[in-house]
Amino acid sequence: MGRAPCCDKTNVKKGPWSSEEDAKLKEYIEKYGTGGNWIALPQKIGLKRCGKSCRLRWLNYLRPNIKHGGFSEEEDNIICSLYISIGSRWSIIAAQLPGRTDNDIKNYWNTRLKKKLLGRRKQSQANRLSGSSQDQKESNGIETLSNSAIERLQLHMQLQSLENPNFSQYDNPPMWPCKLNPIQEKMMQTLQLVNESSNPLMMQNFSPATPQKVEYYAQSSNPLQQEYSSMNNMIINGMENSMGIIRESSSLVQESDGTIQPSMELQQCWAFQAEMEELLSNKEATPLEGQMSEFDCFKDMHGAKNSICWWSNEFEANSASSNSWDSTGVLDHKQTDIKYQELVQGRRVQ
DNA sequence: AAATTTCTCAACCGCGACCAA
DNA sequence: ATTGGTCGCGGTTGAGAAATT
Repeated sequence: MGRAPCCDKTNVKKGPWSSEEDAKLKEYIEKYGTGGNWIALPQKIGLKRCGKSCRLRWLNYLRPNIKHGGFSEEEDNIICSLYISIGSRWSIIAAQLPGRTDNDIKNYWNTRLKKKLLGRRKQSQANRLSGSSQDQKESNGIETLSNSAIERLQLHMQLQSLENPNFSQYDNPPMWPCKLNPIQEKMMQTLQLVNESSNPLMMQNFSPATPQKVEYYAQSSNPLQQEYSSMNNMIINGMENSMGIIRESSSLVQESDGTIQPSMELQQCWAFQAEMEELLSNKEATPLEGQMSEFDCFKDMHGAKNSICWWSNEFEANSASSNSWDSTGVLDHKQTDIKYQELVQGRRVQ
């Protein structure tokens, strides 16, 4: 038994709205408001439309002061910055862009911005994987990283590499996603979204290997195992560093009874730290030689690995070890801003 | 000029959250 | 605590437009 429909599907019109329907809906809402009930609204007006459809039409199109198209560079920056920080939470992103709807921003991101920033992925990936076992990998059906997460990783890495193309991942501890550019920082402060948005994006999708496994792989002569090892370290460090944001920006909050309590963000931070410590201190999972040959854990990483391949290709031309997840130290904000602008404009920094 | 492919974006859909009874 | 109705969100679809062959 499925979910009950919100309206009589057989008796409602679907598809594009006519100007008459628009006029009816607009006139009514401007006069009387929505009445707090979208489902009942179409009947009151005499529209053969689903209440949801009316709501969508009003919010995305008829509502006053709605802007369509013509996104400015500043808006591009904000969207990109927030997407990297919080992912596809379009309503939150839209709230920062007056006159823009979540639907508009979502469409704009999916059809233009994303391509502008990640456009070369397909080609590079194809080059890298031609003749490989990609088909077999995909047939495993294991996709531990969401597309959103991968895109955010790619964007972040792209930015980081622009900032420091000669950086080597092996010599420096990764900062991602702790190190935000100034726009991101501003956004994060303004929105106070730290509690959720800067949670490590891979928490739900990635189970880190034990330190013993990571160490074992690091010593391995198998390049895949080495790669897995370094990726593990990067991701785990990224998770841990991301919690740094929460620590820095979280505060104690005063309850209604006057008592001071740690904020929700801080509590989440502590909980996550506890989880990480438990994972990282799991000594029982020390791998055996036989288990290593199976190398099953690498399957879990292939989504991330593939997404990173294209990226490293992009910058090999400029740097021998540019597939870094990191940047050095504290970045000069002005320089970061300029490079960020260039990135968003789709230009390569030489 | 026609056919085909790609792009855009309005609209739909399903699900989880929320709230009132 | 449960149930039913509604809201709001994010992913997806598909028709029309634009670009390419």
